[in-house]
Amino acid sequence: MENKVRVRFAPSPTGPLHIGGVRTALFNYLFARQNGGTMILRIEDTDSNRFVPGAEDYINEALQWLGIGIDEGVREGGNFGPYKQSERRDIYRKYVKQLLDNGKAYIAFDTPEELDTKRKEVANFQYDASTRMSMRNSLSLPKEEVDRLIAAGEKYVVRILVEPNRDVLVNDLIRGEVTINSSVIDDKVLYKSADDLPTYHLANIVDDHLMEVTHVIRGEEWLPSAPLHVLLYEAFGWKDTMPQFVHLPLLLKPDGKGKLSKRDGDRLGFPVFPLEWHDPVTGDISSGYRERGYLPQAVVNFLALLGWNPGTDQEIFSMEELIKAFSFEHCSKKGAKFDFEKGKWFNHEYLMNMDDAELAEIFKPELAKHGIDASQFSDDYIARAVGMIKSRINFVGDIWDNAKFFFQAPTEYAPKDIKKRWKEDTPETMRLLIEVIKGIDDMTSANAEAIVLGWIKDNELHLGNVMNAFRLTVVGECKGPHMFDIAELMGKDEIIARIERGIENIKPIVE
RNA sequence: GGUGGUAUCGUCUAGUGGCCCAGGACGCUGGCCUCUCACGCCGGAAACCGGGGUUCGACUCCCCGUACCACUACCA
Repeated sequence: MENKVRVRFAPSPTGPLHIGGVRTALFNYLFARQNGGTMILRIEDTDSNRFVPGAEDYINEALQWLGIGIDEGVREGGNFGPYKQSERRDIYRKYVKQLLDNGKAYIAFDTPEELDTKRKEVANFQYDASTRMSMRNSLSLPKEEVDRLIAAGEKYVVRILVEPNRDVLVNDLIRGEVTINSSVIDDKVLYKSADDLPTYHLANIVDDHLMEVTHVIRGEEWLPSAPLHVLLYEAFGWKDTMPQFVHLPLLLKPDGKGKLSKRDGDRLGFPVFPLEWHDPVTGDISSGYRERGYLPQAVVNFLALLGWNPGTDQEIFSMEELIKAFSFEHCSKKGAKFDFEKGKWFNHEYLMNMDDAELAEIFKPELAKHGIDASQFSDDYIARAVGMIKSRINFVGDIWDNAKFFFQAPTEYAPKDIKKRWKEDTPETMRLLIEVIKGIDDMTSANAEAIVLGWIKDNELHLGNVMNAFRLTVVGECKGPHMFDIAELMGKDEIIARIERGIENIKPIVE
């Protein structure tokens, strides 16, 4: 099909995929799916110095966890491969030669050291039309000298030849037209001598062209180099098939200024990576959303609303709904400060709306972590237990703290609650309560409640004191679900046993 | 320093000249519900960066200023 949407997410395997990168991937994915297009995952490993083992696997695993599907890529294959730039050397060489032959680029012999000193000597030094003739390159040097240097094995780079004083127009789908004068664009290195690979700029344009990418959706940090990319499309004669540009606003630090970085997560106590990452070099461990107990749907939903809005009051979106509702018109131009509190709320919402049985399955490993053999309890028991506490948690990891009493009798009782609810005469009341409960045949919540509350009323006891003392013996503290729902689930024998233990172990606190 | 981008409650944002003495959500907060903690429900505080224009009328358009962000590598 002609004009079929093709987008790519093109991360560098230089470490764990950053949450901002995840957002970029997500928007690419949403746009692709919405238009029945293709989502490409291209690995941009043209910086051999920064390559990190494991990073590529991490990217794949993270996207998979989040449900961001890839149609073409290193793993998925496709008709436009290879999808890893380090495997495309020959392709890039061919196109660099084309540029050189057309006079759109030239070779330069200046070493990194020479450039460094130049930058120190000259304020605002820029390798461009105004300076290139004073540098060592194929434009400034006689041809014989150039040939001699090459023959002598001198290292050189290829630079784009930027014509000065021309307005370069970039059309961006969320920012409109951006114009930049070519005089402020430098003769960027297209091909590096250091590792015999192209730079991002060249590889990016060649690959997007060859892979027939229709929309380049990337972070705002690329906006300044977009004009250079336009110039490159022109130099290759590909202007008419140039993709649409879309520069997404950045994810910023929650406090202070600047874009969200790895350090912010450590500093503020929240993950900036989707998955936990073990750095192979330093051995450092960075926390991930998955390991923190986030649901992938919640992370996706939260990220989608950072920099995009539906134009309505709806906030909870499934992936399918996002695909339907997404649009660049409703993308913000402004960087979004990362609000971890809102992220927690999203997770809370998803947890609360999750099916009890499904949540129970996620919770089972947590039980094991705390030394509980889940097989002692029926699936139904665990499901009903988590169902009762899910409205009061934000993370899967919070379930244990709130639900442990369902799986083990309390060994400690909250002093604050003892002080308030456990008086000298409480043990006697509890003994009477045991007798009342023993007499109940049907422990169904409503029935048991009617009987116990009736007994409290008939004997003119204090409802709050009795119920909270009761709760203290069963739960260990004065919080949690409805008492008679707990009683129904745990059963008469267990409840009575716990009250007895409470009578035995809880001593009034007097000051 | 240069270039580009951006500018509405603390935060994410709605708003595309009159519907806005600015709406929603998170967070904060008062109350209700209630055996407790949550959930839920009802309420509250909280914003159009500043200055000039344009216009009958500007949060919305233009200019200037300011602030913030990004880029300014043989990194992506």
